[in-house]
Amino acid sequence: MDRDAERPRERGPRVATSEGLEALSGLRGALERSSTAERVADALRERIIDGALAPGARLSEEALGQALGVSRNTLREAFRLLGHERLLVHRFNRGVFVAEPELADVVDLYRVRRALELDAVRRADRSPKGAVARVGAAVEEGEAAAGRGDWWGVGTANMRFHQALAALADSPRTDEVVRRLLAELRLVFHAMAAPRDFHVPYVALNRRIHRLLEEGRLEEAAEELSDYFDVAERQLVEAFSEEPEGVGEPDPR
Amino acid sequence: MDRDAERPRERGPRVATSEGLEALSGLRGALERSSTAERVADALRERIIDGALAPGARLSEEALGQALGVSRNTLREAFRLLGHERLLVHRFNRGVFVAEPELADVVDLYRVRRALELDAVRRADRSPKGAVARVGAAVEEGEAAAGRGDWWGVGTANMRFHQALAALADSPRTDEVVRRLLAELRLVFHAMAAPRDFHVPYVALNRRIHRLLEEGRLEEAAEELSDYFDVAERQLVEAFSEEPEGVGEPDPR
DNA sequence: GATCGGTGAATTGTTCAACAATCCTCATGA
DNA sequence: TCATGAGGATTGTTGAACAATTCACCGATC
Repeated sequence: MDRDAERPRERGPRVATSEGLEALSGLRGALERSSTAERVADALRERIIDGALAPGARLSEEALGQALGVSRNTLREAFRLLGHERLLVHRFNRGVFVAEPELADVVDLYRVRRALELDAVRRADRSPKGAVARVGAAVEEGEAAAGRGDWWGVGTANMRFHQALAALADSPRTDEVVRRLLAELRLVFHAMAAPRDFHVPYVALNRRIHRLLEEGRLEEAAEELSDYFDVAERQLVEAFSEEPEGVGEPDPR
Repeated sequence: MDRDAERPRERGPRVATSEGLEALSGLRGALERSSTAERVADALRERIIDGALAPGARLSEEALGQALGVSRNTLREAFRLLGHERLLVHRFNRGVFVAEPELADVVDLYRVRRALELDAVRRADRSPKGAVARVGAAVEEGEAAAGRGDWWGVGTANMRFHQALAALADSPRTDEVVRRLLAELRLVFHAMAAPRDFHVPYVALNRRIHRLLEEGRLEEAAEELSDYFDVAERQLVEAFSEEPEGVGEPDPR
């Protein structure tokens, strides 16, 4: 075989990059054409996260492919994308299903989040500029949503809050891992009874943590966050224990 | 407390599950036939990790597919799999390449590892039985490899050591994340000059950490590990900085 | 009546061939 | 030297096909 594979040619054509052009680099993401598989994955992710596709539901390749107007092969690529995010589980020869987090998953989710987010908060003094401000923005978003009684919006803002906390670590990999954990957590919320009462109380807590961050009292912020996790996890575990879960899942056949 | 393990709906046939059957559940993984894509991914992963496929190498769909005797579609599935592990990078309309970690990746890698592994060590008192022993096994494996001058084996044992440390957290997600980080780190080693001198000194350090773990002196173990990270990271960063290897690395667009 | 076993439809796993879209190389011309 | 196309090579995506597997249904048996 080709052991010694060809490396991409170095020293490519070096275009005259005036510094002004650098400003455009931000647009790159927008211009970047995405593959159909990715767009399909985006669409499905949305449906899963907002609950249109319930946990445990099976996603038929043929039916979905026809509905979305893509081929089975492309759809499979999208499935794999979401499988990696743990939103779908792929069972060999059996198909893909929307993931059904169980109690053990909830506990595990919080274990990893605790490690990563606490570490991020503790090193917030070395965070890039604007990172703490973004935490504040998420707090305000949550307060606004709570003000107009939009509890789903509160949940979304809450996610953004924690994503912003993770971003304090200034680490792309931390960002990615936490994003995945939070998406999974959304799935957990669908399995519990009263998401309204779950999200809302944390608005005030978020505000407190942000204030501590702004004042540079990182250790206190970390402790506050740790308590936060304790409470939230316990609440989720309770909700999961009493909940008989998955009642009346009609299998469409 | 044992929820439905894998079947979404199971109402009717309740087999008399004697407790003895539970013991078999461990075998399930072994029986599970893997898809061709997964096997292809395994083969490629091996070649990447042991260096047969150098960082930056481009993997042609047609050529590789023919060489491995699988269709392009299946090969693409395997590419996706390895892309998620960050061993391959997929550039739209351009193909897949073996990842080329840069300095920033090294730093990021260590940042996440530090957070997760330190957290795991600190909660080692709540680890499942045998977890600390597995750390010890990795230490001995490293010592044996060092004894016979097998520095690549030392590197492998080192990976296993850190994987075992992460396992102290008793968290499947931590395991998975760390496994991915370590695989990526292997790639980094290929880009540096003298891996021999890099791995060997840590054998003694691993032994010290394991001893502290056994004695339950977790905080000291964590501190030792933290120093470990400091040294290793600095060494890697240096190796990356002086290394002329990456010169003329054209920024991928 | 419940369990076991087989039959057949439905679904997934995998391959193949084809075409469109895109990128890369290279020759050409100013 | 630099820009410009044209052509070839490679990837993105589709649709169809077939093998392999699962699942639901239906008797046969005790």
